[in-house]
Amino acid sequence: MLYVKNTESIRCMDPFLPAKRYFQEISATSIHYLSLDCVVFGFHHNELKVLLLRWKDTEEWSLPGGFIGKRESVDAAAIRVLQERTGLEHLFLQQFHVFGAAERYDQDDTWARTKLGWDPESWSERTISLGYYALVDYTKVTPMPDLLSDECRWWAVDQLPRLLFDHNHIIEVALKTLRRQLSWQPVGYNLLPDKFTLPELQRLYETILGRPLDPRNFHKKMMGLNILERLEERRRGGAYKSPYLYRFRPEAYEQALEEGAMAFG
Amino acid sequence: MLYVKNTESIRCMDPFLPAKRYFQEISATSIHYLSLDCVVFGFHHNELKVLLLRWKDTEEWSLPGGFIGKRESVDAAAIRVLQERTGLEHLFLQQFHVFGAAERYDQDDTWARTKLGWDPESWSERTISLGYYALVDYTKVTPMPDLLSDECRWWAVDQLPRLLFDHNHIIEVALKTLRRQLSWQPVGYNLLPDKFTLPELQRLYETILGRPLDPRNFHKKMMGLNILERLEERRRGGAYKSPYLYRFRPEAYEQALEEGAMAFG
DNA sequence: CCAAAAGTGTTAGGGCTACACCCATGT
DNA sequence: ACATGGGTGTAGCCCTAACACTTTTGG
Repeated sequence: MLYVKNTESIRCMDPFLPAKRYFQEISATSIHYLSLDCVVFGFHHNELKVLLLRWKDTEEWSLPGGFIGKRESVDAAAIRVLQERTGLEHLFLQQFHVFGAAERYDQDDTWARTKLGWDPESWSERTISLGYYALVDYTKVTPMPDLLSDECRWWAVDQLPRLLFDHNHIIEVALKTLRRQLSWQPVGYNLLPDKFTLPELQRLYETILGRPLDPRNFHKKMMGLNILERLEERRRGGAYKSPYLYRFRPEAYEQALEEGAMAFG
Repeated sequence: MLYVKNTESIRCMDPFLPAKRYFQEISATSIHYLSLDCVVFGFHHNELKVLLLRWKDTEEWSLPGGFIGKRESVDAAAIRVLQERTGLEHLFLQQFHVFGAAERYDQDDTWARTKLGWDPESWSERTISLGYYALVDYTKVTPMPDLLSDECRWWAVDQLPRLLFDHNHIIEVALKTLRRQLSWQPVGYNLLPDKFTLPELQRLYETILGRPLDPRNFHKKMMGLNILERLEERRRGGAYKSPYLYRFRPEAYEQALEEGAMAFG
């Protein structure tokens, strides 16, 4: 993290000192009232997952997030935050909503702030949050906790714990957005590894859409779009018949998205 | 406007005083770094239009906008701003993008700020803008300038002047969003008066999509959706054959949107 | 009576849906 | 051998796109 250089020396004294110190630093260097919350989607074992952080010395989970430097572009801030959490160089990032209700943090806020050592003196009373979602290749991510958290790990979207603040709601909105954008955003391209099988791609679509698709129709449709290249290689090692591996053809993929051709009725 | 009570007494002294005073007041009562910019779409004479403001004593035009009170919900601020500009009670409002590049205002900024009497002492160096678009019934709007502008009026989207800041770009993004959302947002419902003719609705779709539609297919499709009610009444007075008037059936309309049924290939 | 716009039906083709069986592989 | 998931073709239907003439009205 950019703003606090020496964590160890701080940590020994007051369990809340890192947080207090952190927010003081942020106040000085970042934009007030505004924060980023990032919903990082990954796909693994046929499940859609999101990255969550566990706050230091608690069992409380929340979305990875951060703040925007006073002279930093908003997108750059989101990229910076996610690079720190995931270790990825490039990532697909999309702003999807501004959460700006005045009462946004009022409800469980006193509770949360006390719990997390949030000092009202050093922080503003309300926060407007810019919601970003990211699509990442699960296999390439190294989840890393930040200064305020002990743990960073994946959770299946349909088995989330109760999160701090309105973060459950933020994830819901991100999911809805993802569903709607499936036909014109490079969802498959960013969520899957370079090589993948057709059933994996189908599972991905099914998971996001929340309903089963017919494998024959799926095959026909995907192949008809000419965006997939079938490799000689097959995925070995799993039990049963080994499926072919495929790879996206980036140019054709882009074009199909332009035309909105990847819609599923 | 909320922040300055007595404009007249201020205006006589320094041509830039109202602006300076305005920004000082805003600094005290509103959230720094953040602003709202609203693209208000209306439809009239078969043209899609947007509301623009002309800054006091200049020929410079920009989008209506405003700031968010420190304890005000973001949506509420946008509604407040647009009620002041349009006189409408209810309006359909949708946030569509955050414009947050650090260099957003850097280019023509010195120029613009000097021109508009923007005092760097009393205002922060950069602004992140929340983009909202609104869909309004042109016939019900009374355009009203704000404290900093002399004039508020409609401009056809395809004949816009060069606007201040990045407002031309903001309108472009709003239009793209509108196009994409045509199939699941109540666009026709909000842009047209209660009663309208089928050709008017078709013109609206054609304008937003930027291409002509076949009248027979349009008729068939709209009628097939069961969202329109044909009235006995016809529009008289125009030359030539008088068209029937129609009205939306709100429940059916909502449902068609849910199903994304209003897409045009 | 003429000019301009409104209103309307049919047909052909493509894409979507529904549906069932054999194949390959590891245990 | 068997259990499990992978891979594939066909037929009906609906939706879409293409296409032209008649009616109404005001001038």
